[in-house]
Parts: sequence; C-alpha cells; structure tokens
Amino acid sequence: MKIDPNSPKDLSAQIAQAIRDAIVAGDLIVDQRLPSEAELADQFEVSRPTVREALKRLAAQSLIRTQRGATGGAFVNRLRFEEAYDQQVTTSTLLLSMNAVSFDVACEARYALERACAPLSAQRRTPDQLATMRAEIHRQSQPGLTDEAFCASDVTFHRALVDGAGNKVLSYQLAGAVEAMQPLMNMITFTARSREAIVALHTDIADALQAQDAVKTDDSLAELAAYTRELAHTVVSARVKKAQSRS
Amino acid sequence: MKIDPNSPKDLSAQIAQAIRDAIVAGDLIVDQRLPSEAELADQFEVSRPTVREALKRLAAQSLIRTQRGATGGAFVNRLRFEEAYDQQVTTSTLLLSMNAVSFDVACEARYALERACAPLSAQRRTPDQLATMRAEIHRQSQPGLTDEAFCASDVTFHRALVDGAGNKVLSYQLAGAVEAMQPLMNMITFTARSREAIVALHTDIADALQAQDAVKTDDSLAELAAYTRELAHTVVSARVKKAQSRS
DNA sequence: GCTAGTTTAAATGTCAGACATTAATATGTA
DNA sequence: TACATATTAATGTCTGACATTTAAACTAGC
Repeated sequence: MKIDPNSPKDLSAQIAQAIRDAIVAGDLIVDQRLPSEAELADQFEVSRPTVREALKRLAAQSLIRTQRGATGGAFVNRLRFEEAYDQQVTTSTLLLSMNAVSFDVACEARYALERACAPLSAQRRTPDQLATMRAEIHRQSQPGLTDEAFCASDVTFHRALVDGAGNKVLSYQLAGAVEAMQPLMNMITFTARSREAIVALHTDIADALQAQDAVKTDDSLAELAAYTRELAHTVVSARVKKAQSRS
Repeated sequence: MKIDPNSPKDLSAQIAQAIRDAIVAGDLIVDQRLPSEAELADQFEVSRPTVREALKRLAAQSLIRTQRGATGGAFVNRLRFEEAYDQQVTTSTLLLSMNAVSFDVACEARYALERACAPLSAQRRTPDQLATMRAEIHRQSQPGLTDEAFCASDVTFHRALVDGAGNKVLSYQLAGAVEAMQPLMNMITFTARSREAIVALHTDIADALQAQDAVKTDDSLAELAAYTRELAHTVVSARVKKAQSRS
C-alpha cells in the first residue's frame, strides 16, 4: 500500500482509499486488526493525526471499528445489514431532498420495487409479519392520529411487506426507497376519506398475502400506487389553485 | 448544536452527528458554508484536530466538501446520484461478501428488482439504451472474451436495462444490487454453451424492449433468472463432486 | 496454590501550538 | 488599464505531549 505525497488529494483521503481497497479486495479480512496508528504513520510516512483522519473516514462508512485499551486498535468491521440500513436511509433521504426528486418519480420507484417483492412475500410471509401488518392497519384507522404518525405507520406496514419476501438483500435495497419517501409523504395532508381508502387497500394487501395470492397482492399494490399518486396530484393542484387565488 | 463531553462516544463522532442532523433537518442547506474549523472548535469547546476528524467523517459520506484558500472552508455538498452510486456499490459488495450471502439469495434479489423495471423500461427505453444493449450482446458473443470481461459486459447490459426505466431513483437503488453481484458471478466459469444461451436470452430481452412488449420482457427476464440460477447450481454441485473425488 | 487487588503497558482519544500550502482579494506599479 | 505582488484567511500537515481505557502481568494475602 503506497500513497503519492504530490497528489492533489488529501493524504488522509489517499490512505483511507488504500485501506478501503485492501478491505474490498479481501487483503484485510473481517475482525483483522490493522496496525496501530503509530505504525501506520510510519508505513505511510505521515503523522499520526493524518492517519487518524483516514481512520475516521473509514469508521464513518462502518468499514472499521476502534477499540481503546491495551489490546485495542482498529479492526475490520463486519458490515451488517442492520447498520447499512441507516446509512442507506440517510443517503436516500438526502438524495431525494437535495435533488428535488418529484413525488411522482419517487412514488413510481417505491411501488415498482415493492411489487417486485409481492410474489415472494405472498409465498413466504411469516405469521409474525402478517400480524405486524394487521396491527399497523388497526393503528391507521384510529381517528386521532397525526399525519406524521400515519406516515410512520405506513412505513412500518410496507417494511413488513418487503421483509415478507424473506430476502435480506431485497430488504436492504428497499429500506432506503421506502423510508426515504416518508418526508415526501409527510407533505400530504390526509383527509379522513383518503385514510379510509388507504386502510381499505392495506387490508386488501394483507388479505391477499394471508391467502398467499400473489396476483391479488400485486393488483392491490398497483391500486394503492395509483391511488397514492392520484392523491398527491390532487393535493398539489389544490395548492396551486390556492396560490393562484392569493395572487 | 450541543455535545456531551461525558458521553462514551468519541467527541468527533458526536460533532459529526450533530452536523449531519442539521443537514438532514435542513438547518444547513446545500452549498452553505460551515463555520471555519477554528470557529467550530470554539463552539463545541474542543480542539481543532477533533473538529477535523468530525469533518473528515462527513466528507467520507460526501455530505460536505472542503476548499482551501482564503474563501475556503467546508460546504454542504449537493449529494448527486452519480456519487452515491459508488458508495452504494462498495457497501453492497461488502455486505454480500462479508455476510456470506448465497448466490441464490443475491440472484433472486437482483432479478426481482430488474423485473420491477421491465414494464417501465419497455415503455421508455431510448434508442441509445437499446444500442448499448445490442453492443454488449455483440461483445458477449465474441469467443476470446475472459469470464471477467463477460461479466462486466453483463453488468453494462443490465444497467442499460435498468436505466431504460427512466427513473433515477430506481437506477440508483438497483446500481448496488446489479454491480454487487459481479464478484459472485465471476466465480462461475462460463462454458461456450452457457454463454450462447445467455446471449440468446439477452437478445430476447432486447427484442422485447425494442418492440415495447412489457410481458415478453418480463418473461425473458424470468427465463434468464431461472437459467442463471440453474447454471450456478450446476457449477456448485460439480465443484462438490470434484472435492469428494479428491478426498 | 489460588484469589483479589495493584501495577504496568499499549493502545486510542484529546489537546496545544506551529508551520506549510492554497487561493481569493487587495495593493501597488508600469 | 493591466499585470505583478503582498496580504490574508482558510485548510492541510507535523510535533510532542498528556488523558483515558483496557487487558494482562504482577504481587500480596489467605
């Protein structure tokens, strides 16, 4: 592992890249201890703070963990699905908000992905996951619920659906898509009637999954997708009208 | 923004979290300049190296960028889809390799997601994307190709398919799934006959997309998925037999 | 000989201060 | 006005020190 002191990039960025490459290539394996900061500083011919900055970069990506004390040091971290979720959600959320992704595009992506899970979920959903979905449907029909709580429950419902596919890779990939939608969904004000419609569609989905009917699950999801987008259009056009009447 | 000096977590981790929260919450907006390192050190009542470690953590996640010179500093970075791809691919690749995700599970996820794109892609694929797919099919039928090059071409083909959906969010979500599969695919040795079969199925897919036939696209993808998994099973069982005969 | 408390050592975490480098801006001169 | 130079404010890097944590080695007492 070598770095170029004359490169325009920061030394710490180069060092982080070198170690990252070694991890990805498998030269450093899970739980293996990296050399101490002082040793790394010697190897790369830089100071300890520079090495530390590099290690913090890797820690931010959960590629390493550090431990203090006598037998401490930096260790290659086993990247777990659970940890990776958080980063994915944060990144996806920021991607959507910073790039002015329209509700339509995000919504289309979300339901396309969920429908990919539907057949698998119909086949494999556990009683536990079904119970979660039923519980969330019940929560969603409570009248006093705030819009935010309604959306949060919606996310839980859909994650149970996705997890029903029993495929960790799918769950991971979709966590970002589903959760990142929440801030956009939160911008919608749900009327009593629209909530009722959504709850009815959620019930259809849960029924279809319980009956392990892949086709009906897909149909219900498609209906929900269409309804959600229609709802958003109504809300947006109502807002535009309001703004026009003000001017 | 406040931090707790008695927390078990590193000060730099807490500071990074505080700034990250501010960005996600929208308190810091894109291209806004953060206070200088010295000012941040004052605000959080820590030293400059500690602040720097926090900033490097954020830089590793592409949340900020830094600029040297008189008007320099740390700026909130507009997270672009292109940049986010890389991180997603790295993370997905490591997730698969470190968690011993089976070929079956990864393959199932990949094709489920791709099939989610199929109907949209059949509707919207551009001539350019079709041309890319045809070119890759041509490359794949060249006899001298290494297994690695064959797989790389496969990835390009499938990315064109996914991009055909014309939905940046979908493309982003699937980039990880498709590319992270490559190392697993590389473990398969493709015989001349299996390459021929894959090329034929790719041709079917391209034809269906060209005809904007969503159903046929989906069918062809399903066939390809089944064939790929069958192929992997054959390879694995052949390896097991070989190992048994050796012992 | 075994256990409990103590010491030691090695590592990360933090700090202070200095200097190097970069790049925009202000200044000065032909 | 145009170009060269000096200033300045920021990040990038280095040195050296001290604080804190933790496991292991050591020691005293039973």
